Amino acid sequence: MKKSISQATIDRLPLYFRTLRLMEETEINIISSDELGRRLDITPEQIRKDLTTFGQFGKKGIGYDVRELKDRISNILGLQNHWRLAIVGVGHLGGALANYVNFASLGFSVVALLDKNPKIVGTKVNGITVGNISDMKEIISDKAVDIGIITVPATEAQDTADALIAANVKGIWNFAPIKLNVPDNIPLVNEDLSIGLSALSYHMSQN
Amino acid sequence: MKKSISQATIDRLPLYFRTLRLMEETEINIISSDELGRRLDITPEQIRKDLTTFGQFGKKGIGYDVRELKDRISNILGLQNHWRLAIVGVGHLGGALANYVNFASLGFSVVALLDKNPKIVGTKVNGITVGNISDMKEIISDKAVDIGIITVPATEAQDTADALIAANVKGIWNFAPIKLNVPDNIPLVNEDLSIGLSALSYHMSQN
DNA sequence: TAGATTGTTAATCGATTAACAATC
DNA sequence: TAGATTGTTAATCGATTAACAATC
Repeated sequence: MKKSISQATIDRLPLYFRTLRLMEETEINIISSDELGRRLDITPEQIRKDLTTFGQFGKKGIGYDVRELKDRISNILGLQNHWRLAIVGVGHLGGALANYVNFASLGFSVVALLDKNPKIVGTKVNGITVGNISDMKEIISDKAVDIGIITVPATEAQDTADALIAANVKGIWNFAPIKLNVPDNIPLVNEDLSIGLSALSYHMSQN
Repeated sequence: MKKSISQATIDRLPLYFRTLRLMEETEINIISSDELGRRLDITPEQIRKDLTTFGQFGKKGIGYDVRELKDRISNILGLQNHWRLAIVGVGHLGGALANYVNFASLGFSVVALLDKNPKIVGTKVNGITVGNISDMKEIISDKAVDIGIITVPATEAQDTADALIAANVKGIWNFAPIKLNVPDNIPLVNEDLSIGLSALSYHMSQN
């Protein structure tokens, strides 16, 4: 069995990717773990350790080729798959995500929007017509959706997850503040905004 | 020196809080670490360990009083401070956060919105008139803002953070995908959506 | 009392940091 | 060559899990 890679490492890769892309734009060609670490407040040892989990990308005495490393990380993260997203729940947050420009620059595209509210179904958000949740299976299939984004109220989140899985999405990004039960083979990432805000409150209270 | 409490523990407290509040609503009065763990997919040992970091809240052989534990966690997280929030950058995401109902239920209130775009300044979002960023210092002071939420583009995020700190906010919640430099005494929480989505892409690619 | 469940210490596991040989 | 910097092994640190005495 292949040794599993820590979530901490995986979560740092997007930071490396982001920084490398910025460097590429400013025409920096070579970067050392030291300089990359300085920019991100991560130790160079940590960066080298993270990278060698996936291979040997650097040159001793020189550093890393910015473009090459960026492309390698992009591939490790699977960004070259150009995953297709469906947003379920076109409220304020869902609508904001439908307009979120950074997705495209990471290779994701929002291809479907779904809601159950008849006042929202049929309207256009960022050029996409909102479909009815009751037509989910057909829409997910027609639009070849890979990832379902859940931005419905917590009370409806589990049903939404079940429906998305029945419609054959390959992964779920959940913004509802509730623990979802999904099969082991469906990757699930929770984006619970109340955790970050509560942690901030905690640290502010310590001062 | 007091032994510092791990971020992992702090990040689990909001989950406990959320679940306890749900239980309180359904009139469950007593909960064991076993049952709480079952609902959240966290081991009961982990929960007991987390809680005893802050005190002894349970009764041996019985469990925890739901309401009492909920209130204790609320206090540990500092939610009783009823922090006042200002959102800087009223684009899609900032606007969505201005309308985010879950803040209120955690004791936070959005009291100010700021933007630099003259087309947005002066408009009302969720009943709050958007102020001009150039008046930040005065607005933050007048509205007694505690927390600055950064939803401006990455290129403007550091300047925004500097201005918020100069205006005496006590903490920063940053949604811009960039590493911010802030003084040690200003708690900063980053909410980088591209990390979660990239991690999801990674796990989907492994299948 | 017997059964249940906490609080806490000890053991394990995993992640980060330090050190350094290899080498460009 | 000398200086710089990677890749990797060893040491340390910290978090989770296991075990169990205390006690309701």
